Amino acid sequence: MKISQKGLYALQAMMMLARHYNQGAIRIRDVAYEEELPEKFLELILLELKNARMVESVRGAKGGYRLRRAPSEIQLSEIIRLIDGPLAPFADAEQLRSLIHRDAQHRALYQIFLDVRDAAAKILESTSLADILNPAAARKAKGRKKKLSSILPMVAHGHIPRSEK
Amino acid sequence: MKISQKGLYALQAMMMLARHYNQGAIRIRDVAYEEELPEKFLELILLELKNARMVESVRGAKGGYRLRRAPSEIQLSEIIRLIDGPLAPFADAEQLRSLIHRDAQHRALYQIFLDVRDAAAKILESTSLADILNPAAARKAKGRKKKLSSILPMVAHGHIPRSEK
DNA sequence: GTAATGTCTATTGACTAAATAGGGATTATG
DNA sequence: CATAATCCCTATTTAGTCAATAGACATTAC
Repeated sequence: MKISQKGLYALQAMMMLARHYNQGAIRIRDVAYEEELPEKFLELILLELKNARMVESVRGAKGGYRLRRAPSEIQLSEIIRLIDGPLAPFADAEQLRSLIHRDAQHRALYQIFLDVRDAAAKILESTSLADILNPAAARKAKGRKKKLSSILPMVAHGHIPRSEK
Repeated sequence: MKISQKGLYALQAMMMLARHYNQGAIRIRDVAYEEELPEKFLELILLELKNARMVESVRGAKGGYRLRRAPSEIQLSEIIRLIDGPLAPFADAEQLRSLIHRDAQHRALYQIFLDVRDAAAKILESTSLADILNPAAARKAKGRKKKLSSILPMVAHGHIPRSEK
């Protein structure tokens, strides 16, 4: 799975709407301004999120967008699947399972792809918008145990990240 | 990270060369035939793998390609990074770490991306070509404990995989 | 009625992915 | 040394995708 620029914009927009949850409808322009996103492009993205019933719109003057569910009930996986497709690094989970059955020669390879997908799904399906809102609120995702890396405080450290390609 | 068709071809070609390890140089044509890959396209891929020093070539008549290291010493992550870039779903690990430092607003989101990358890296860096060769040989990857899903025997089961988008 | 908003379709330009083409360089072999 | 077999390298093609923009239309608050 690759998250495109558009996918990132969608996640940012949803985070913004989550921050302003229960403040009524938010105008496209305000989302674009606060998240520094191209307004017309964002328009298309919100339309797509609306058709997927993750947000709802209010038309006309004083119109805008709001989340259809509470931030804690919207998983990152939903948004990513909508905009960027399946979480698997190749094909999708169903096709991979089929290939694992049919293609003896490459079975083990496809199984690795599926393992990678499952690892990504485990993280993205257990993380909600509420989980990534500022300021660092306690994680509320169901079934999330250990795996604290995401909420460790950011300490200033002299760590030089090694380059990855 | 998204694995392209080209990336899959590269993995297949490397698996084929691993199967024929220590059988001398294998012709492009034979790799293409055995793995059913487009020959001219495969040629470009093998050239790239050669420049990355993962395989070596023998030129002229009786020429061909062979692995430069034993199959157990070539990780899937190497091949994927070469052909398809960083393992992270967005940007690369170094950029993500930088964003986590600089962008307080989206810190938690980027941390999730990094978690996903780390999960993929853990799998792909600990799996070698030897690990996915047929027929199901015991895994030899260093540091690989538990996580047996990839080597469980394929039993015929009536399981209907749920669709993922 | 008018201004403010979301809705929808089309279009653009740049880039990438997948594949093909073809001549050049190198080497084994008779 | 001639020839065939093979890898080497650059260019080209075709189709598709990504990111963004444009503009007319529909709906609603006031």
